[in-house]
Amino acid sequence: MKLSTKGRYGVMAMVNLALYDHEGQVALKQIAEHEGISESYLEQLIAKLRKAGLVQSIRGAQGGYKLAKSPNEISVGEILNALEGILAPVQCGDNVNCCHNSSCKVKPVWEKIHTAVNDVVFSIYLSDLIKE
Amino acid sequence: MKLSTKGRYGVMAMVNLALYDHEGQVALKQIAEHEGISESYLEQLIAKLRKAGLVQSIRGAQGGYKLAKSPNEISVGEILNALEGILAPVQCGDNVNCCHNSSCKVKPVWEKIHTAVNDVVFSIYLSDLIKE
DNA sequence: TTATACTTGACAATTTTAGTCGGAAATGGT
DNA sequence: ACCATTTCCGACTAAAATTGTCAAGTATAA
Repeated sequence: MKLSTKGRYGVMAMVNLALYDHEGQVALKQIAEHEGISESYLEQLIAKLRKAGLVQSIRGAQGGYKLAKSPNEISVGEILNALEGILAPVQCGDNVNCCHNSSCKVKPVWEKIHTAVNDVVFSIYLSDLIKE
Repeated sequence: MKLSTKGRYGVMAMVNLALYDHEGQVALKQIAEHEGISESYLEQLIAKLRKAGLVQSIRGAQGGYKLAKSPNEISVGEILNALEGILAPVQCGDNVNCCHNSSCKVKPVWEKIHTAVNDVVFSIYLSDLIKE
């Protein structure tokens, strides 16, 4: 039940972008330095965020990244989903052995956890995190 | 944010034990067969559950395992904690890089997730899962 | 005393994580 | 036109965690 650095770094980077949103685009190098993350690694992560439509890139010299939407339109849930995939603790039903004799008595537990996590992350927006 | 098989198998095994609680101890082999889990692997998991005081072992021929407490005294949270450790998505503060320039603006997010997950798992007891 | 079952510890294949690296393409400034 | 800067893309890799397997030993009931 741990979050990988993908999700953690991703949210950190997005908060960073939100903080400097008014200044136009920010170079990846800046973010990497600000947050103490490897630039090469962050590249992979931000590529996913771009494909998910959360950030916008400006190529070339003096280029960089900026939020694709307003901070109050980007939830932490979107960020985490883009980087970590579905946040369910167990994906029952695939080829995952989750119910034999216990005949899926446990499935509702995983669903409740999933719902609880989603309720939290999709109700927190970047704008909530950068205020004060 | 996935649960490993440790936690999943552990809860399944405990539900199994709860189902057959009235029949006295159940052999590990039975549980492994019922749930489709490797017996050798389950051995490791149930050892942790025993050390956490959740199951009780009866050695010798016709031996096996049984719940150490009543099903309504054992929560899913206890089981998961015994097998997966703390369920926090991020453990900020260690040597984990979680806040630099974003100066821990994200920390409350991880805490809320942790709280939400705990609220769920510590409010569900084995007795809830085996009824009906 | 023997079969059953728990206990321990070492080992190992596979997958995931957490990056690294090199180069190509785009763009603004000189 | 050139050059420094920066994004973009794909392949590669070391380390760690996961998910087991296996062998040998210990305890106990029948």
